[in-house]
Amino acid sequence: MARATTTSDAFNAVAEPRRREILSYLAGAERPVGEIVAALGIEQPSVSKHLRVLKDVGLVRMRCQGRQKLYRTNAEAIRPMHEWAGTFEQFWKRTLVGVKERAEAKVRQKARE
Amino acid sequence: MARATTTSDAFNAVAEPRRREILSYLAGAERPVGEIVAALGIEQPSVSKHLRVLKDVGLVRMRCQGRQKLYRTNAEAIRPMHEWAGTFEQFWKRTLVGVKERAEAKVRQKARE
DNA sequence: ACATTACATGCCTATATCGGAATATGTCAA
DNA sequence: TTGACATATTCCGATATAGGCATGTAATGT
Repeated sequence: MARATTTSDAFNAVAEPRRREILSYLAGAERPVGEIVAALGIEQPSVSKHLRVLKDVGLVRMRCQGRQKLYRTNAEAIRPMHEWAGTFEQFWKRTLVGVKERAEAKVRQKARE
Repeated sequence: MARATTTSDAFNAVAEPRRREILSYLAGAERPVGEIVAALGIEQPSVSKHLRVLKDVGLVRMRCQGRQKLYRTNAEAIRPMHEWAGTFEQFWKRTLVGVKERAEAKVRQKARE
């Protein structure tokens, strides 16, 4: 078998660095394809393909305006990923607390010497 | 050109559903490979390969104990992804606020009719 | 030393890209 | 209608998987 399709879910779509750039660029602001091409310095066909993938998984929304197509990031679709990563927050926080505690114990140890 | 390697960064490594399962399973608890195989019902060679990818990008840590190898999720490595997704939080919150406001405006509109 | 246990790795195949170049589609303007 | 402009799609080649199977390797027990 081969790798999962990029259109299977947001996690796969976002694995591509260029697509993350596009998402950031389109966050909070609607923009035509041409501007994305100019701003990010990516070939136009390439941008169109990335936008297609992003649209298929719902990470961007599109609206036609004359001969332009305005894209914008659909932040809502990023939320599940944020939440998934967030389930690990307790563990990295715990680790940091552990590090801090061990450091402090070391200081106390030194003081006793 | 082909797709980016899964070993290039955490985003690519996490794009694989099985690997996300493994990460969740190994969060907060060290476990030998055999237990992962049994718990998740994945072929042993497959688990080993996924663990290799996860280890290469620092998403898991490994420790030898006799003939067993104990793996555990390194939550710290998931943090950057949480933060990246978090940069969009303001936008989905804004959207929700907008939805709420529009809904309320509609209610007021109805009341005036 | 030998068998067993616990993993890791190598090989193979089918497939899903990603980028580049060329081309197709769709919209507006004169 | 013809042409220009804005995007999308197709075809191509190179490559990176993911899974299945067989095998290699390291540590332990007898």
